[in-house]
Amino acid sequence: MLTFTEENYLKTLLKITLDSGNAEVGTNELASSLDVKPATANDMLKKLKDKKLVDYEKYGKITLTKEGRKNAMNVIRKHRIWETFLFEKLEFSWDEVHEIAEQLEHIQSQKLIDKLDKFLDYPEFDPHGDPIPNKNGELKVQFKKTLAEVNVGTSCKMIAVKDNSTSFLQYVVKVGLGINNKIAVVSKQDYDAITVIEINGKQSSVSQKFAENIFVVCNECDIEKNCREEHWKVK
Amino acid sequence: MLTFTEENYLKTLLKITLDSGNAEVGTNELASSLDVKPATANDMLKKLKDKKLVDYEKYGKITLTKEGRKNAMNVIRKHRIWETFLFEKLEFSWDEVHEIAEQLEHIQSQKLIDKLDKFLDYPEFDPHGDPIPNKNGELKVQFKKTLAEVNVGTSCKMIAVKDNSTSFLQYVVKVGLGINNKIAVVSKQDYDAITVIEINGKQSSVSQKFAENIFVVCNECDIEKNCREEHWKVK
DNA sequence: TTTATTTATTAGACTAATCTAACTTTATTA
DNA sequence: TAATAAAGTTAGATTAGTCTAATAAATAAA
Repeated sequence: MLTFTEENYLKTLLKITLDSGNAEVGTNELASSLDVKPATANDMLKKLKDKKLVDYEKYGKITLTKEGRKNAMNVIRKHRIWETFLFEKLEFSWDEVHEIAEQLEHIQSQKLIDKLDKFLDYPEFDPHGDPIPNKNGELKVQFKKTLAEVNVGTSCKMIAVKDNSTSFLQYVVKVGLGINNKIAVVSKQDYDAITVIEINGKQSSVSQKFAENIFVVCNECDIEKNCREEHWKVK
Repeated sequence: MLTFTEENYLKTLLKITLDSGNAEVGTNELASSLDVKPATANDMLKKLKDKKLVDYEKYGKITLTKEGRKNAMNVIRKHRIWETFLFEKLEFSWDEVHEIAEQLEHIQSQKLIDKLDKFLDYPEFDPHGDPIPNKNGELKVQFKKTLAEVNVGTSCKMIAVKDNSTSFLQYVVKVGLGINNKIAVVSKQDYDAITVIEINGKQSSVSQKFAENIFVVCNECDIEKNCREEHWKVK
């Protein structure tokens, strides 16, 4: 049985690797992501290594073991199922669910999550558009790019957000954006990459940082990269 | 903000006083109820006293302050609302809900409990028949006695259980009992108080210990004690 | 009322998770 | 390649919550 804290370390390790596409994580990166000092993270890594949840050598990079990854994936699964419950059944807004799910994800009961999953009719995505891992810890990963990568003059569909913070999500709503909205990229400044987008006929200017935190799919890219039939893969 | 552990101490203090009707609690009693050693409970009592959550003098009895009671009542409220959710929406059996609610009761979010309460349509009782405190920490207390106190030859209605343990609840189900069932007390042994009861025409023999853990109301006693119109009071 | 028993408290130690400050290794760059 | 910067580690301290063993106070019994 893992502690609350151990679960958070494993979850964070997995999130970093999923978000960056990079399997290697460093102590400082992990520490800052968890909002602790590197010394603290270092101590915990030794403990997780003893428990065979991470592979780790002094001054080396950190990777999850199969067992560590399974545990981490389960925490993410619980987090996303709880977020879906809060959003769909209790009518929380999508910017409120993350914080509460950070607590609920640590409740220990496999049966609870199974029943909740059934109650929600086996959702595939959480309110932010992130896929929910299945019971075996497998994650469907949609072929996607960020809004910042979309060519001017083309359009795309928003499928998820990268940043789950309240302030970002509230800003997204203010711009008139939501999951499954069609976005046209009208123009982009060369100087600072400020981008003009159009949603439902309404134009807005968004920053580079903003655009990098919106995940989209666009037909052109899928065709180019021949991803039509294999839109999804299991990570 | 209280820790998980502090909340458990306060909740347990309140539960002991509510169950015994006695406002005074001792260190050993508290410790054994929490499954810790008296020395541990003693340390925590000093801390709770510093935080003005309990009134306590060396070698004296322990009572909750107004603030301590408010917090304790809130934990009980959350516990019972979560139990109701698990039972009514997720179809857990009544002997499974307690253990999971022990974890869920510590989730920190007032808004979550308010929304859950609304989602359940403001329930008044949990699956074990215990009343759910309101937002102000007020508890409706039903006039009740235990099955052990019911006179032979009379009948009563089960309204709640005292012991919430899985083993007891499973035994209750086995006997054919449930909330709101009518129970006729057929006979009682003088020697060991073994009692024969009848539920829906089926007779069973139950022990003194069993009978002491079933809460009932019976019309005779209410009339005698003149409790007809004041069936409920706020504790 | 003195003794025995129960109840409560203190002192000292342990574990988990964190910190600061000093030090070591690895990576970068001039 | 040698100096500098960045990343990672260690040692020692702290807090919360727990324990055991010894001691003290209150209560019950002889």
